[in-house]
Amino acid sequence: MKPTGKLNKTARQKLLRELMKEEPFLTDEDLSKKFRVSIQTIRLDRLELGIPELRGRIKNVAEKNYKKVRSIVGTEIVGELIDLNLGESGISVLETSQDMAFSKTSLVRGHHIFSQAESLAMAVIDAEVALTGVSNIKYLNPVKAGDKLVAKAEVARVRGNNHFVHVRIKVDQVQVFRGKFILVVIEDKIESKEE
Amino acid sequence: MKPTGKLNKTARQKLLRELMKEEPFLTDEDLSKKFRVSIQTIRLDRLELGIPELRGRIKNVAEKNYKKVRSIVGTEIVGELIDLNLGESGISVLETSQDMAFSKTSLVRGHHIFSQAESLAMAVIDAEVALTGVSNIKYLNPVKAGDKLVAKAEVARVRGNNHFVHVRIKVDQVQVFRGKFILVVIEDKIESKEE
DNA sequence: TTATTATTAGTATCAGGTACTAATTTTTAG
DNA sequence: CTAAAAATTAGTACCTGATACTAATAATAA
Repeated sequence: MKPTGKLNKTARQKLLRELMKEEPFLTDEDLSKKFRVSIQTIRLDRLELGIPELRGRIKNVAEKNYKKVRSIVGTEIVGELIDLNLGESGISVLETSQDMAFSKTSLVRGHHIFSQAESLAMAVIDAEVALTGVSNIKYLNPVKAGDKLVAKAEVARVRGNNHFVHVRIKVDQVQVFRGKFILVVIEDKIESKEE
Repeated sequence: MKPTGKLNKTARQKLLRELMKEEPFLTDEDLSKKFRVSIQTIRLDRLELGIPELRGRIKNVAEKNYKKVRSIVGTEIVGELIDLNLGESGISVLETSQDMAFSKTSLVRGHHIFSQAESLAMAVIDAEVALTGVSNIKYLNPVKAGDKLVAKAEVARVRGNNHFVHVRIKVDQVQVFRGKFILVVIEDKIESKEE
């Protein structure tokens, strides 16, 4: 429930600013009802606080997350691939941010680090399709939100469909992660040979 | 570059439909220029194809990804926690989708499975803050996009700050993953004891 | 050539605003 | 208590990107 009594300008604007972050989809009319002031007041407030109009806010959310979702979930590789010798080695870089971390400690959640490592390992092996079979990993040091993770992968050995890849991740020359992956290359369907 | 010659209705509408998925931020005016037809034609097309207006499209993108980003990156646990005995065991469920998978094969990328397992392991141990130290994992069977992953975690042993947690993930009673995690509980700062 | 289909034109209306002017109310100071 | 300042409200014109609708014109098929 919203406060029933009217707020003064300062308090209202403070609340408004916060509200806009949590619920950016409210019209000026909604807001004017919520704060029990006129629409004009809301508009003055937004003007003073530099808060864009509803449509602008929606668009911001849309554009921001449009990219974000694509870069988190849609991508073939977590982080940015900056060097690649197919079948041999590769390097990727991942800029960590606060939302990859525990809010309490600002320490980056392990699975983000793992994801960078595994996806780099996959990228390095010279195969159309692969799956991870086994991996053996160790987090050596905590990673803080904001740290730049540099991952280096090396193909250690290939035996049949199994590719053994080692990945080391460093932050400022300090190793924070090491992992050994056994990647299994999937055979092309041997079913038939149409066309 | 867009096709220079005018298209017929069928072709134009087909392209329009595709374009709206890739670039949902175009106004009718933009589209009318792109297709070299009048605005009215574009509007008729949208009407026939059931494509909402620009603002609706932006809002869709915004709302969809708003939730998505929150559920991917902002969450403490990957998947949905459905049972928890703190310090003993826990169960989580993760509905996989196409965008967690390789587009070629529709096989879910390993790191999503890992993330579910690791975050469940973290949730299970009875500690304020923890980090993964070591893990040893094996993907036993490929997971297809759409599969529902059921993860069960059990605390196997506790030794000092080290918690040994085993996680098994199944799809329809078939095990697809197993992992052993050693989680390290972080001590509260022993620095001082201010109020 | 005449239907039929597709395209274009034009008007009224809407939501959710901006930008601006002006009046009214509330608060603060002297 | 009262004048000045600050805050709030009112009102108008205008904007964008539409919907909804009517009607005219162009292109294509029978």
